[in-house]
Amino acid sequence: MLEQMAGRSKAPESTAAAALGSFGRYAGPATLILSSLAGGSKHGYALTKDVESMAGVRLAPGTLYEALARLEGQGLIEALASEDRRRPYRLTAAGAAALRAHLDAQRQVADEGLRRLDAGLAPT
Amino acid sequence: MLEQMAGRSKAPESTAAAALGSFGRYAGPATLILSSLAGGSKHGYALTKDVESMAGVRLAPGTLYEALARLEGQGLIEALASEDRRRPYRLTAAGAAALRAHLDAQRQVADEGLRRLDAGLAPT
DNA sequence: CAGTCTATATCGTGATCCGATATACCGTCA
DNA sequence: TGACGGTATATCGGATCACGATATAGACTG
Repeated sequence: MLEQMAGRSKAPESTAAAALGSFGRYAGPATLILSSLAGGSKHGYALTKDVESMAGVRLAPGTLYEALARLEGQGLIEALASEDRRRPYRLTAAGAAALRAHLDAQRQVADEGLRRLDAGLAPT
Repeated sequence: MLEQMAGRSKAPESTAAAALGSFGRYAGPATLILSSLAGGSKHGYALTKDVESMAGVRLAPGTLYEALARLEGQGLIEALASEDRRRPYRLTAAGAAALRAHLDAQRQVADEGLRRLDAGLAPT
């Protein structure tokens, strides 16, 4: 039924709503990656698995590693000393703050949308 | 501080989580547009204004009209008889269902992310 | 030793977002 | 009435981004 959609935003204000669309265009993989890292440092592959169980989303390898590179470049995550062949990443303070702002804004929009859906059971 | 991120998903399961990334790649403008239309039929420009006050996001004209065309093609919204020079759109039943599933999934992920942020006040 | 899972990386293609630009109607205020 | 700003839609080009395919390789299991 639903096979295509996208959701992001700009951030003009200073409150939580200002965070929508903060990461890249409309934030997607990045939100999932940061949310996963909020639960502890992980390397890419483990991240994929965690995101999949957390959100039911399978991040393609290209999406994953490109997003990681971007996020690191933005200072939202940082690479840790690689153990084996794994390259673990950690959420930075800036990343945590950005994630919180983004999730707050996202939740507000989701709540408003659901409120409208429940209210307008009659189309206008 | 936060200048780029993206967040979307695939939809493998059958529950609410399956809706993440249902519209287009990672849903952004589409989520905002559908959420706005959930509050009543509107034409493009009014939609822009509503989204801006609702989410603090200013949709670029290109983004707006291209997203509207896509959503109509997917049957998630439908065009109404144009009055003046305005082209109002209405949320379809399929659009409402898709939006609800997407917002439910989005809220779940947001809640989990915030939970992790609040829990792990010590980085791992 | 074949197969599967873990693990990272890159490339090309397509999707999509955005700003600029164009057009045009409308109301208002000088 | 004529300049200006707000309303309203549309399209194009460039840039960003997501995705699947592909490549490589170590580890474990049978």
